Amino acid sequence: MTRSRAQKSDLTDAEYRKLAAFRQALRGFVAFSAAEAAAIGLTPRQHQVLLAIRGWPDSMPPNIKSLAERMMIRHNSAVGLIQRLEAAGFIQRIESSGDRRFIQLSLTPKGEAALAALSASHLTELRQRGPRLVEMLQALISG
Amino acid sequence: MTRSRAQKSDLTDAEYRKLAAFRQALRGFVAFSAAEAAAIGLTPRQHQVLLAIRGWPDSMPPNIKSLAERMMIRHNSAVGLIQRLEAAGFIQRIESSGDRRFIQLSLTPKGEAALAALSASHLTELRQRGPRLVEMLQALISG
DNA sequence: TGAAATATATCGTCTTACGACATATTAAAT
DNA sequence: ATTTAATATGTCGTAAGACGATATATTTCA
Repeated sequence: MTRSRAQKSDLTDAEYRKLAAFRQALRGFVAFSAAEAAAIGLTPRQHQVLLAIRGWPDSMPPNIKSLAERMMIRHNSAVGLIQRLEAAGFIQRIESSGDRRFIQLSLTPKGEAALAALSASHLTELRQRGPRLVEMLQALISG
Repeated sequence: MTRSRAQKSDLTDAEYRKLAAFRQALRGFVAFSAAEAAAIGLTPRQHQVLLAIRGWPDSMPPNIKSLAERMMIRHNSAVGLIQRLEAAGFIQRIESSGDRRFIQLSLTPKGEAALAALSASHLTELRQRGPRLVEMLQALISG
């Protein structure tokens, strides 16, 4: 839909279309990911939690607070996620032997298997979608 | 955290870390976007709806069904989004003059202004984050 | 020993998403 | 023309997930 520009700082129609197209491409990946997760009984956020725990960059497993920081959510939001994942048998909570305030998070065998399947399909899909995502981003930021 | 490989098809620790790092980078952009939207009273999805309407690729404005398809959600989910956006004054619904089942969606001046501000800051941010996102994606899919 | 700091948990509320179902309008079939 | 299909939108109940505010347990520090 064509629109005139109201101010100098406004974006052009073409820029809005490119921004919208990039978001659309991102949604495409997110939707793929959500469908894959749903197929094995996980929500998108639950999948992300499993990946964050398994791909944790440090040598020590994460606790709730550090996981919340990496997920960029509040600690109390993380508590809910962890509770549902534990109830469904995908992760374990182990009280730290030292400071008993800390809870060490790790995947159960069920969680490992679920994440392995999801990660393989995501890797394949990203190899497919990657080039197009990069294209749309380049078109947007170099315009 | 180091883990042994259970099956041939399992990913390596390094691959999990790269996948997690890419997700982390995506979350970074999404979190930036959510914070910007929140600063002007919009939820992330509401912002995306404004952008999808404004950056609509066709000459005719979208209706609920076509918007839902582009947003990759069910039509009834779109109805709720549209209702809240209209109640908050960001968009208008105009009954189509031809087939009266269709509702034409468009931004109000308030919606235009909100989206213009968000789009400008997103464009700037994407120019910043773009290269890093592309790097992480390349590292992941070429590994 | 008492106070501050830290980690986790709980509660109430909102947005979003869904499936199932309902209603209105138009198109197609007879 | 009237019934039947299809289409577009709306409603209802339920669940996940996010938040702020508040609570509890544990550790550290003064």
